[in-house]
Amino acid sequence: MRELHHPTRDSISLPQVLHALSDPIRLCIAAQLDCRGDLPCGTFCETAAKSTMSHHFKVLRLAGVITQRNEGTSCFNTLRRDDLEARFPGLLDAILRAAEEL
Amino acid sequence: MRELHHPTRDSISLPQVLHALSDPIRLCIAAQLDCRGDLPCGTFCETAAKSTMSHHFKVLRLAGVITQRNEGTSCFNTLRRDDLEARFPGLLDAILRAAEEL
DNA sequence: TTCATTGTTCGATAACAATCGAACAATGAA
DNA sequence: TTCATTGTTCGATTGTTATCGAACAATGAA
Repeated sequence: MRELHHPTRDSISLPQVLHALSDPIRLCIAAQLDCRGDLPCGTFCETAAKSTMSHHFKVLRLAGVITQRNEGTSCFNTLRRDDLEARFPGLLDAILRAAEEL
Repeated sequence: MRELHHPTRDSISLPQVLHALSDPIRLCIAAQLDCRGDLPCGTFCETAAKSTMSHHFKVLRLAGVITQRNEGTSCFNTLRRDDLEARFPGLLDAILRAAEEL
């Protein structure tokens, strides 16, 4: 299985993070990871195709919002809280809090 | 001159706000309005065409990030701080603070 | 080995977004 | 009235994004 690329903390870009979280599906993924902890990709597929979800996870990963690690046949996702907090203090919390109001 | 539409405070949508601010030019516009106060559209045109800038201001307005008012031949822009703070507490500040680091 | 599970990748399509120049509209000054 | 200033709108182009289904890959269980 191929290595998954993750941006370093310092190379996380604000516009890219905002763009990643400006999609309702991806915002929902981040919110779920926030309140329920690490989860495999399959947990989220409601109505969208698997390939669609895979795409959204990739966007979040490349933007530096989540890390992904393969475990068996699953792919676990983790919010990069510490990295985001260090790079953009208060940003993730503000967005997740705002996302609750939906 | 046509009436400019502005969304009500309650109808401001988080994904739309994040999308509006995920563009570097629009993020820069918001940052300038934040630190320099209300400014006419013309203040910002660096390299982009007038029509391009006009488009970006419209995106910010329709997302609820700014208000626009015509004064003479100019169009003044104002950050909707209070509305954004009421709807999404801490969000705008966090984004603007993060944007300084560029 | 065979099969089910879980994701990823690929190719296609359709929708959306950024950009530009040209034409237009509104204002205010000469 | 005429002109310069300031923006907006329109149409076109180019590029990006979201979405799907089909094919593929990796793992682990039977």
